[in-house]
Amino acid sequence: MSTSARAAYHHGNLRETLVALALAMLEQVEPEQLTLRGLAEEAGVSGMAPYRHFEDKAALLSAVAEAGFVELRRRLASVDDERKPRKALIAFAVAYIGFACDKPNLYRVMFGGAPPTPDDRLTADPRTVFGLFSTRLAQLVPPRRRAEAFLACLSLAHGLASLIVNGRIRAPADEPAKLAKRLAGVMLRGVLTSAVAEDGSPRRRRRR
Amino acid sequence: MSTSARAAYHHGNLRETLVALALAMLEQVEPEQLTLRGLAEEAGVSGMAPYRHFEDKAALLSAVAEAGFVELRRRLASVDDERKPRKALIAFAVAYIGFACDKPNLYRVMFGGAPPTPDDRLTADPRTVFGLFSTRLAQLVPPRRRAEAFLACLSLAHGLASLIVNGRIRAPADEPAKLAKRLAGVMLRGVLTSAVAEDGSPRRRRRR
DNA sequence: GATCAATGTTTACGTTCCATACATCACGGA
DNA sequence: TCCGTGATGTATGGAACGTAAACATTGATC
Repeated sequence: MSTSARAAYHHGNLRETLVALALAMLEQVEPEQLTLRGLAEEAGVSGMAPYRHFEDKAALLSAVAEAGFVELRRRLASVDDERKPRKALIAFAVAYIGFACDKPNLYRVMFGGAPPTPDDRLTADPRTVFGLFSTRLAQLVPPRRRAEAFLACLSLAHGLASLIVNGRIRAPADEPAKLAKRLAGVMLRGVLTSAVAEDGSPRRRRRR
Repeated sequence: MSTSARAAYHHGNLRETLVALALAMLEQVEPEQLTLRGLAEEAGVSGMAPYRHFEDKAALLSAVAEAGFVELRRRLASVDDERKPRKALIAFAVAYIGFACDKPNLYRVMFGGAPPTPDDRLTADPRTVFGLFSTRLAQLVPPRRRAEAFLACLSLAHGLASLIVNGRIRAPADEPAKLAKRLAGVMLRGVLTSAVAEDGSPRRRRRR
């Protein structure tokens, strides 16, 4: 109905359209009730058409997840302008939880199911979402502690997001940002104290 | 084929059998490919029989999840014998991650999907899994900080478990327990430092 | 022994994923 | 100019699944 499509038998670029439609639909429906047929119909195309572009449903969801990671990374990058790494990390946490709360269904697609490729796990590769994160952490934490600090922050962020998104804890009503900020603060104190104590027992407490 | 069943038209207690079968199957298959029909067949019963005991598939999964929480609580309770709360909390973390690693599919059933009842969220109620947790935390953390400490620990534990269970991080090869212990240590340092510093900035670091 | 509620069966329908065979278009070389 | 070739979308249909409705079977109770 638009510029290039005369009596378009061929859709143009169905692949991108399907991913975009899926992203749009996830604003309102849960991942489970996202169907290939539904997407195809929405795109004004036959029910089997998507299979020209995606091996199966999982492949489409995988592409959707990838788009989600791009968006998430964009959000994190946009708050990476703080000079102090500690503030940047807290801003990351707020943005991360904000993303999950804004797009809970997309977040579930991103972290549910099997990973896109078996060995494509989360890493500290700076090009990835978590690389941003990791780079900032490296400015605060000595090398020996980086791996554990990375995992701890990652787990906290994902855990909180996941609990909220899956309705396991009451969404903090008005302010998930406030909650993210407080928990990130607690975590960072742990990470930094760990860096200071440098090893083993955290700091001789009391007695016994 | 056993004692009470002659030519059993009636199964006996199909409900429990179905839950037990689901638990057993989850040792090997993923939650998505768990079907009511499959369970019914496995129980030697017609495909519609489960509907006498469960409203729908979600209801059965909900019962399975409940059984999972009972088991998880049992595991946590069994390591609650440390005198020192700090050690108990670390033991909880290890047991928690151990459970998730032992039964990844069950863990996903427990925390995936929608919560059993809309307002049956995770709480610090001592009868629940997380109540054990919460009770120990209360021995270390002043009242004003308890809610945030609880959420922080919960998020960390669930986040780590979830990342491992969903294949997002390389299962720490041989020793998830070691990882759990280290991350729990980091978290507790944060929580305790928070309790000590009592507010705001953690502890003047270095400079700048 | 007859009645009844609980439990399991049968049949059937709609939805979904997907395999296969076919139609239509875009484009480049003879 | 015309045709072949590959990319893309369509049509048809099967299999698995969830679930609704009507029916059969059983054991307990009066």
